[in-house]
Amino acid sequence: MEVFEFLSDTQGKSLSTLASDLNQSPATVYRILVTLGGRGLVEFDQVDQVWNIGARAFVIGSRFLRRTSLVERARPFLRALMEESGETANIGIEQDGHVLFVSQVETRASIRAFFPPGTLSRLHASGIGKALLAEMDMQRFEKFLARAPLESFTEFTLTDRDALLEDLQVTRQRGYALDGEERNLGMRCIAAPVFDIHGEAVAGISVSGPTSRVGLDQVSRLGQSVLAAAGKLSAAIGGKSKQQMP
Amino acid sequence: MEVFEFLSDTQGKSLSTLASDLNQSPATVYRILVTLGGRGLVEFDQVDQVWNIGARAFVIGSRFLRRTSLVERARPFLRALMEESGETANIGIEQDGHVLFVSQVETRASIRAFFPPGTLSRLHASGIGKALLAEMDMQRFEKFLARAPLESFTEFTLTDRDALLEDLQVTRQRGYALDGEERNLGMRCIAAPVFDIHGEAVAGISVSGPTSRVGLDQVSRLGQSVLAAAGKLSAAIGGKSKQQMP
DNA sequence: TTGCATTTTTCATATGATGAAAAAGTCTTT
DNA sequence: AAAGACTTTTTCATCATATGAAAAATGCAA
Repeated sequence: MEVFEFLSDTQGKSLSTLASDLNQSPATVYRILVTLGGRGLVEFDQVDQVWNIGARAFVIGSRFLRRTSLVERARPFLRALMEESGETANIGIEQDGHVLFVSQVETRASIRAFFPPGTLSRLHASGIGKALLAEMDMQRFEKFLARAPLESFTEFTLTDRDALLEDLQVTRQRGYALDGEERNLGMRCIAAPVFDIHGEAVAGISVSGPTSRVGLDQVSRLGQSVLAAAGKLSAAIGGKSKQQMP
Repeated sequence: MEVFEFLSDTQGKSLSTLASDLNQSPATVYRILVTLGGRGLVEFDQVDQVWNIGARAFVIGSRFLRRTSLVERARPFLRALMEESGETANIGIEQDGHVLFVSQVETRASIRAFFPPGTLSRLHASGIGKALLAEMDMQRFEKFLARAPLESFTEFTLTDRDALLEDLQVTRQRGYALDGEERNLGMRCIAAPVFDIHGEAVAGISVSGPTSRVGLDQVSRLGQSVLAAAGKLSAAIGGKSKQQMP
């Protein structure tokens, strides 16, 4: 199991590299790989003599998205958002202090942001992440903070607790979050939370694109679009934000 | 491991149901689930008291698609194909006698075919499947046949070996495959193979839609579009069909 | 409160995971 | 072709842990 997970983080490695990295005997790792291979969870690349994640893992993992209809229902809204904004539209959820990107509708523009499904990105340095953080109660937020330091990705990343809290306050008032080159230089992302029937923010919707197209003068316009799309999806799943709760 | 895989096939089950289905003691299954749960590979739904595939499995499985750049490179072609045809464009690969759908670009049309990533469908009753079968040598084809009977899904499904062979012959001559309500009544799918640098058919591209829009009079037109898109993707990855091999 | 079903924990035993070592395979150099 | 180095695969004895039975805990309905 450890081999399986390690392999997913650092794919395309030989048996001896894996054994060395995992500090386990090659014989053990070999047998695990062969067992996993027999089930299709990993695959051996004969050409390069390396091991990779297998198709069966993809099939199994895909089942994760089928537990709710959220992603399926989100797709028309994501498409409309992509078309309205001209940028790639994403939906992501919170997972262990990270945003997990689960689905995208890509723009046709030649320079585009793309986070393939399965991408993990730190909450504090992500539009969707901050939209979700802004909806957390302080207890949960403190728990998030205690998990790991606020890692710096660019000069713009918010690594100070108070700076982050202030940003989240602005996010709540504004209704949408802005990742202004905090994760990747030259990229901006605007996101809003999606609420379920309990008033919980269960996902975030965003548009992301290069700073050349998503200038600061575009943020407000795109923010309204994202907010509207997130609101429509929330409504579509019978959701409402806490302000609308009785 | 067996629990993990079983859970992906039949999600949302309670501990005792799983234990009964797997013919294992509840204690064993419980501990396996708890171990898998600790790693995020499965998750317990407190509300319904059932176990589901977890986010970590999705993350790991997603790595399967990152082994090659095929899917990423295919997306622009899929998008163009969707826009040209007005139908949902898919890319799938062969996996253990099935088509594994790995990515889609959905149409906006109100009635649409959608096979979420991770969907498995029998080769012989699928456009992509038949496009790939048509490129197999007889040895591999016989191996495919020996694997399982040609299951019938609709009255149109090809369940006779000779009928299938004839269809594949037509597919080869024509360049594209047609699934004419063979998997789902009311649905048609047109597909063509994508070749790699070795001249191997490594994937299939298709458009699929309801018979109301994909009438028999549309098949030839759409076939040309699919064929062109598959050809472009093949060229983009340095691929060529066997006929083009020296 | 009682009874029943399900889940969770404990415990003794059996199974199989483990690493060392040997065997086999692969590649490069002479 | 032979030798050497390295990697992978198989064998084997040992021990760690997976297993199921049983007990304890929890949850739900009457």
